Amino acid sequence: MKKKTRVNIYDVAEEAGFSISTVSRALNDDARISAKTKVKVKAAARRLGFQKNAIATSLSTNQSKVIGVLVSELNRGFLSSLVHTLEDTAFAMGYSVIICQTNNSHEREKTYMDTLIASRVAGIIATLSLETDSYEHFEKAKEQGIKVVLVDRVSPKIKSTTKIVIDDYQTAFEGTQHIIGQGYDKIAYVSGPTKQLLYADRLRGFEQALKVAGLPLNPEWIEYSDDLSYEEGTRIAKKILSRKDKPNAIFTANNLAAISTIAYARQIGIRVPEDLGVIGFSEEPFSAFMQPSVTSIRQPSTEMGKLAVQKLVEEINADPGESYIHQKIILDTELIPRESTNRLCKR
Amino acid sequence: MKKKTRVNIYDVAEEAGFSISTVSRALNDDARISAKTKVKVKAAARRLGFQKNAIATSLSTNQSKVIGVLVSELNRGFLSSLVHTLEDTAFAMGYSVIICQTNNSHEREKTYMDTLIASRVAGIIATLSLETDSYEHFEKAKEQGIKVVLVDRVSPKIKSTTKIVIDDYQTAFEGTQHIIGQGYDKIAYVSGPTKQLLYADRLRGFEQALKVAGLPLNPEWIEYSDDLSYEEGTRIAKKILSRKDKPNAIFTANNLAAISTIAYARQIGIRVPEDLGVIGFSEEPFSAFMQPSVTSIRQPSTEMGKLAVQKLVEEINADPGESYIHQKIILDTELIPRESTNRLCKR
DNA sequence: AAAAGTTGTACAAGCGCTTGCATAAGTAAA
DNA sequence: TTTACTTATGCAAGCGCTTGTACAACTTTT
Repeated sequence: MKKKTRVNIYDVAEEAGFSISTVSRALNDDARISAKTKVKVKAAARRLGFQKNAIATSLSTNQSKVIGVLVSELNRGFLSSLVHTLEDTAFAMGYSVIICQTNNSHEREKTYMDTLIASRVAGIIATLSLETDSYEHFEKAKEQGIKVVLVDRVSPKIKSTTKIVIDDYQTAFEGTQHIIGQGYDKIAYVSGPTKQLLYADRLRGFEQALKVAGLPLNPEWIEYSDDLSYEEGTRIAKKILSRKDKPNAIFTANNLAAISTIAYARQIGIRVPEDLGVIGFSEEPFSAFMQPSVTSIRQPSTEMGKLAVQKLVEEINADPGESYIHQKIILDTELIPRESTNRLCKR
Repeated sequence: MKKKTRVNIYDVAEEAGFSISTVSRALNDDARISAKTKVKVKAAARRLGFQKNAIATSLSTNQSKVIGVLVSELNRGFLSSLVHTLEDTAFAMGYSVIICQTNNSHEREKTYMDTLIASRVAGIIATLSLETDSYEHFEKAKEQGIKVVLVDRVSPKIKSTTKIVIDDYQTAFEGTQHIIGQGYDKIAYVSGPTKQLLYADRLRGFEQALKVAGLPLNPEWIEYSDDLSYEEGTRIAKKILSRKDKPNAIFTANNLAAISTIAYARQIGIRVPEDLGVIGFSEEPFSAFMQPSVTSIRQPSTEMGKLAVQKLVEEINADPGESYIHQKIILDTELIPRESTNRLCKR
């Protein structure tokens, strides 16, 4: 039958001359075990190279020190930075992190949810995939006692869950005000798909800022893209900039599109920021390194990541007796003015 | 005492009217169970919403479907792309991935190794941290029967381990030849710390290419940096470009330094690529988007990631009877010529 | 019809740890 | 010295699953 491969507490117990329960308690620093015994047990464990089997502990205690992270893709600036922080914070709090990339597939999101439930993770931190429009799998996890925290891409349909977001409306509003403040008055907007709450909010914020400033809202200057890729950015910039009535600034709902917009503009001889101001949502690592550098809006990925883990662990450790209060936390964004909208004070 | 929280195979057994062993075998599609029984058992499981406890399985079988990934940091282009692929491939092969960022700390690498051993992962894919100079923790993992695959940053001191790398010497050699081919003849080099094998190899390749081409190797044109950050790149560019005898091309051992070199050069009125050619190692997502776009060397992160997982799983599933043959796999890199070295054919 | 195979299913031990409870040893109070 | 507490340790059950082996109930062979 099975053979035990590694050193276990039975071996330690024998080596130390105590029972396994004493060994277990000693290793877990249980108050009932005397200091002397603990020293002996730990010495024996060290001598034997004992390494506690986390699996067995997990089975026995019915809980694990693992957090599942559901995220669409890792190789995007914001998300990789978010996951970086998630992992770092989790490590500091004694948790490991299982990464699950959904590739924006609802199906895969559900599959992963099952895996995570089967692995009995302590909690899940998730950014909804673009496709996701039903949420039973989240209910399922919660029924199984797995705590969930939602970050960035959330849905009001998932109830009783901590959510950590930015105020997309307000942020877009302020971004627009920044451009206006730089003296641009004919502003175009490149949006993502508005069925995603987040893009709809951003667009609303943009429109509201124009209205408040008394600027015209030209429907021709609002364009939509499904993926806001570099190529899409170029395509849309071409479209917008070939109109008779050209805008003198463009606000794009992500940063990649901003970059391709700038590249295209310069290519056809439009100077940035002199003739055209460009601002993008979502800071990317390269935003600062471009020529000109790109004004953009930093989403606080570090703060979001930290908070997500902290809140999750807080809920995991919450007294099951009293009901935990779920918060929706809205974090501040930061506008980073750079050259691409710097029309006023030349350097 | 403990209370069982979720549906287990006992419940399923009762519901289906079989013993738990039959249920277990039925759910695992064991050949000894009749088709009829399987159908009944699976139906019962579905009715009850049964979800197998992976922890218990793991304890029982002494193996898990989890791969640990040790990596210095997630928010770097190459690594985030590598991890992206690792996760994707692992998922396709039925494995989950635990991410462990070492932040280039040897200490943390060791801590994580212990965690991974305690979690009884099936295997580990690792990129050595910059600091790492002793390797007992890898031996420890292997003693515990955990398979290891090393990627990119490897060490000859770790024996009997599959390694997946690029040929740094050859790649630097070819990169240098590219610059020479573009008509640059006074070439400087910005190296990382040469105690890292990889940086030493790159430097050798560079030097060899100069020698072969009969070009001078000016020691003043070789500079070293510990971290090759953006700021370091600027500092070194400043140093190199302020010499009386200026080079007309610079090869940097990563891409970030290349970008800051270009930025600095342009700032002081040196035209790229006309007056100065710049080429960088390690493609970053922004390399293509810069003005001018940056010639660089793509490390095949996707291929490396795929291979790493495949080889690891292959070894995990290898017959323990016969000895597994560890390979060192060297993958081709790809030089991506862009504007920053395009001195010959102007567009 | 008896012997020898085939199935198909159940029993029970085991994976390595935690933990409620019992018990033994040590100490303070009566 | 006995009783009443503490304090320290051990016993054994249990977490949910896998799996070697035993054993029925059928088939097939001779």
